[in-house]
Amino acid sequence: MTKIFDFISSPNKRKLLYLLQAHRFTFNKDSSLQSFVKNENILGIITKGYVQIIKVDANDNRTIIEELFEEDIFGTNMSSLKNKDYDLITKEDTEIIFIDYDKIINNEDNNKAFYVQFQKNLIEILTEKIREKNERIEIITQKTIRNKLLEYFNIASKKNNSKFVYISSTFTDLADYLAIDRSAMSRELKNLKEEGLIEIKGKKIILLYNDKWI
Amino acid sequence: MTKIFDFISSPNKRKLLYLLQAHRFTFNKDSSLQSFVKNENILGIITKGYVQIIKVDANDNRTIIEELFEEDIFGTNMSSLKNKDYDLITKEDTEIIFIDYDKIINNEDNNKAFYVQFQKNLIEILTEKIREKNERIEIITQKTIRNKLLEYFNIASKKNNSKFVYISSTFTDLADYLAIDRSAMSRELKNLKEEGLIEIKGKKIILLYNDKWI
DNA sequence: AATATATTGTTGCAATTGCAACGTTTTAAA
DNA sequence: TTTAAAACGTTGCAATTGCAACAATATATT
Repeated sequence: MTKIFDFISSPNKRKLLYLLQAHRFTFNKDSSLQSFVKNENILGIITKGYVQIIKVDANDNRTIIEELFEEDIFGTNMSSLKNKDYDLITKEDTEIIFIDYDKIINNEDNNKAFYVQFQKNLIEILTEKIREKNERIEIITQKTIRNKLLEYFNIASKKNNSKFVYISSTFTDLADYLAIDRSAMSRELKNLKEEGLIEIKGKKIILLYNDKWI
Repeated sequence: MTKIFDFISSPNKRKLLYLLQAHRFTFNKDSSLQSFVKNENILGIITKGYVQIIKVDANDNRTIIEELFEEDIFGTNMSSLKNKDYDLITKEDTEIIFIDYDKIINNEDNNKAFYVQFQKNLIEILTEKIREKNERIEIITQKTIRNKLLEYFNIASKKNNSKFVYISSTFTDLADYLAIDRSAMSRELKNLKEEGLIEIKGKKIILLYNDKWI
């Protein structure tokens, strides 16, 4: 997975951040960054911590749009963050570098090798983000909870080339990701277990239905 | 909306395409490009025509992942097109320029101004694609058909700053986009009409519930 | 270690939804 | 212009789902 500063040396990284007039900020856990990024057109780079981009709809339902860990990036542009329905919430103490998006696009000093490298890394990361979002769309366009789960399992097992699927956080979060009711998901997982298609050991799910792994 | 050759003159465009060893191909309507792009790592630029990226699942359900018109781009990288479940289908006679993705990322001649401009355009387009995908995710994460429709209407009306929402293709395609059954959508649209929330005139939907427009 | 908080499993029930099957209308092709 | 194909509207019905509520674990905090 490409990171935003890959192939850029520490001295060049400093020069780059100076060139782009980057600013570093720190936030306590459970802070909202909405007022901070509102009306701005910025690229953020998480240097430490964990942040969620969420959407709160009229009924107060919160959808996790994206999760951001160390070295992840986000853009007010790409996440509709200028919209008031969106918010950035730090789930841990977090450090973020902010860069004015226009500085990236319209930099005059753009012939520097590290600047070109930065743009390349950005392209790679954006491409990867699109791939991830396509993946989620594939999954949640499935019509039944069962098919959503199976699609999710298939993608995850292909990724790791294994019949084991590990739930990275909680089943509650998984239900969120799949855009289904948690209890209904729990019920369907039980069905899949009873039909002998899967086995669940804590956060590890074992796929028993795929010929490839039997 | 940024296009891939924005701010690049025709002569420079020619130079750029030569530099990137681009190849132009033409395809008849209703062709599958799967075998063509399989195992490749390419960026495609539609110069003429209309193409759909679709996914066919185990039950033969087809999901439209993306629609591509003139000057749109696609990448085997970002669309999991290397996966056999995905396909590119031309819906009209189509002309496509193919560029080896690695040539874009690892070009040695990368200090040329038009090359930098190309990368900037690419970043803008990718950013826009992410925004679009986030939008669709917001919509289809809604739990009921009614809420999916209303969310779709809200986003569309905000975009055009108007109480009119125009269905660009067909209601069948809209149901696809929203990942719901067409007849069930039809039923819910009828309910919305009967409750006086909307009015439908052909492909034009009039929103009657939003204070902003009344 | 004790307490508070979050996660998980479960289930009844009402509401929503997909599906299938029509006939009708519109659009495209021959 | 005639014919074929696609899109649309409708509805009964069975299946799926969300919701609410609760107890039981597990995790985090003091």
